[in-house]
Amino acid sequence: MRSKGKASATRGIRQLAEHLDISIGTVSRALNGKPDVNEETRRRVLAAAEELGYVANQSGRSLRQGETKVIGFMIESSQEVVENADNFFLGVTSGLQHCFARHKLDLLMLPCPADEDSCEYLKRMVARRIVDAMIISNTQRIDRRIDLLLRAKIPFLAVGRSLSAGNFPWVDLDFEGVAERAVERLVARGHRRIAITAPSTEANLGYVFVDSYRRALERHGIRFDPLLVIRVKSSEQGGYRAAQELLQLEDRPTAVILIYEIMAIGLYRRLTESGILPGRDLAVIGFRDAPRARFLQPSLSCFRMSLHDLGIAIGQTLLSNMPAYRAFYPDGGRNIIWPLELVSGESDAFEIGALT
Amino acid sequence: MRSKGKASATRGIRQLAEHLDISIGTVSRALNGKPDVNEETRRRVLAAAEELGYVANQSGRSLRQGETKVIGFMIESSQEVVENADNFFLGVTSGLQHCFARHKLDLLMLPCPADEDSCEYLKRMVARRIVDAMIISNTQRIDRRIDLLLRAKIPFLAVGRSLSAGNFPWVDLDFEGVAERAVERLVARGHRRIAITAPSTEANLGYVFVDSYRRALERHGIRFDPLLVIRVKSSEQGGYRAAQELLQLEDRPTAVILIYEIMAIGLYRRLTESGILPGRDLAVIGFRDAPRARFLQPSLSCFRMSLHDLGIAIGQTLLSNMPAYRAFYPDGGRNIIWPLELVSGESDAFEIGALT
DNA sequence: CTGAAAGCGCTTACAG
DNA sequence: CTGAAAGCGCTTACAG
Repeated sequence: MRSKGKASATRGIRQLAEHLDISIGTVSRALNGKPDVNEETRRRVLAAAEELGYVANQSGRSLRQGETKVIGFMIESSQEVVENADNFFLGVTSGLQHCFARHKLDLLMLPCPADEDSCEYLKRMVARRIVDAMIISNTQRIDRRIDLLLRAKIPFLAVGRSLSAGNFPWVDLDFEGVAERAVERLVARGHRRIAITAPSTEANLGYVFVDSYRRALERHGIRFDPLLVIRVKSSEQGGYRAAQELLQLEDRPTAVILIYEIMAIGLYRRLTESGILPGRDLAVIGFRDAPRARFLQPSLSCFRMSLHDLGIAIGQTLLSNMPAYRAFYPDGGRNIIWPLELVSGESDAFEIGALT
Repeated sequence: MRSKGKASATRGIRQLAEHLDISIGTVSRALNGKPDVNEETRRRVLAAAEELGYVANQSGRSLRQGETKVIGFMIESSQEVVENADNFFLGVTSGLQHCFARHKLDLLMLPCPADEDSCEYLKRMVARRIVDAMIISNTQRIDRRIDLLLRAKIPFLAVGRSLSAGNFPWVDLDFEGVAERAVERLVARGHRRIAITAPSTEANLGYVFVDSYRRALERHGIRFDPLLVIRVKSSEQGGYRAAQELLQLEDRPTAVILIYEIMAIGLYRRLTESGILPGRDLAVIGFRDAPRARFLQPSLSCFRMSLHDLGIAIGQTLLSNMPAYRAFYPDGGRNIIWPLELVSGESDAFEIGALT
């Protein structure tokens, strides 16, 4: 009936207890910092554990305690995400870990295979009880994962709001603020024909961003023109495509707002090929800082944030929604709109006549 | 004595068995595809499991079977990795998953916190038995993680060779081939002063690359000049710095080989600021394709590979080193040197006189 | 302060 | 073909 393994160097609590000639119960209590353990005993146990490299088997522990001490971060590894080479996940990771370390929680990233339905994948991971809570990203306009997680009653947080379900914990970027300030800045410099790029996917952020842009335009008395919403991939390649579409528009826009800074690389390239100078013939504003766009010439006006700080905010919001940790975050709400800071560059540093 | 949880929607095998009015043993056998189960019974069990959303609790299963069916991929989330925004991890993920799916193994990424010693982190993860096998990356010249994993007798694979330990499974890129072809190409065009960039860390790939470059030079009768090895970060910023150092060298080199293509973005920028044209005044060759460098002008001569295929190779090599899966990969070796393909660009498309 | 024992959810030899 | 039972490694009320 013995299971196979056992060849391992790290052995179980039973061996450790035998080695110390005390009961496994006492060993466990000593290791877990319970009171009511003789200090001398505790010292011996800790020393022996260190020496033998003993660490409690997580399966045994999880089974007994009904919790895994693991938070999962689901990420998609679709071709598009890979090509974007987005540092978003890694960027927020440090903040998340900073936040989880305090409670001895470990963060694991769960990459959903591109050929698997993301909802099925999540369902499987949740049902197997590999994690105590989940962070999901790339939130869709309608996102079945949210309903699934609510039904399963597992604590979770979505990076990005959604139309699905009524009330659930999410943290999202301040698209309204970004759109408002970008439009205001451009209008102040005489622009009236302002284009915007949006992803061609069902990710909700595209919808939220375009809606915000539309409202910002209307506040400045500019009619929304659907032709100026350019749907392309959020990548260098997408930026190149976007420039191409811009150039073909009649009554060509004098400004464009990019949903992802990286696109500026391809956009600049395509514009340059046509002899159009960004920052002189076309104003460009980018969204969501990407370090590799910092070397563009002319430098890009863009909106930045600290991914580390965002990670901390996500972590705290999640924890404040977990019964076991709620007490640590008394004023932790359910939702956060994360602000971004405008960094002035040269890419929109010109004024145009009102008649252009 | 009951553990707390239990509020969950997904219940255990006991409830499922009661619901079907058969024993849990039969339910388990039916679910796990064991023979000796009445087909009608199996159908009923599977249907009920589907309906109730039952999936076996991983902790219970792992504890019993002594294996977790999880492969871990340890990644570092240091500031430098984040800034590189390397798509490497996500890129190989799809190949790994393709390979693991066949055996119903799940891939989890384990991000080591920047402020934790990577060896301690790994030790903890391994001792807790969260995974059956590990993939480690960013292999160091001397890498204690390798000794640790060998001692713990847990199957693993390192992405990158190392001086540590004698014989262990690793997959690495063909630095020799890249250095040889790059040098050969440059020498054929009249270059004799050829610089190279290397990371300032202890990552072994820098050492391997520089050694290969040195031998390639010597084969062409060119003396190795340590001043031409420029140690900078493998990022846009690093490329900018590298250009700066290049410009300050007396007897300035006429060519430079970059260990990471992304650096070309900063390098081009700095060169342009000094009125030096890459592809005319300085030849540039990049290593390890990054999509976002494809929009550089002049286009970059570089070495590319399929990260997906590399992922498959890593997965298969790892599996062939795991007792439970070895049989599936009879001719799977321990080590692979992964070839790269040269893509000709304009960044080195000029010849210089032999006297330059 | 310590030990003995129960039980977390599962799989699997064993008996029938 | 199925059921009853053992046991994976751990934590924790309970008794002393």
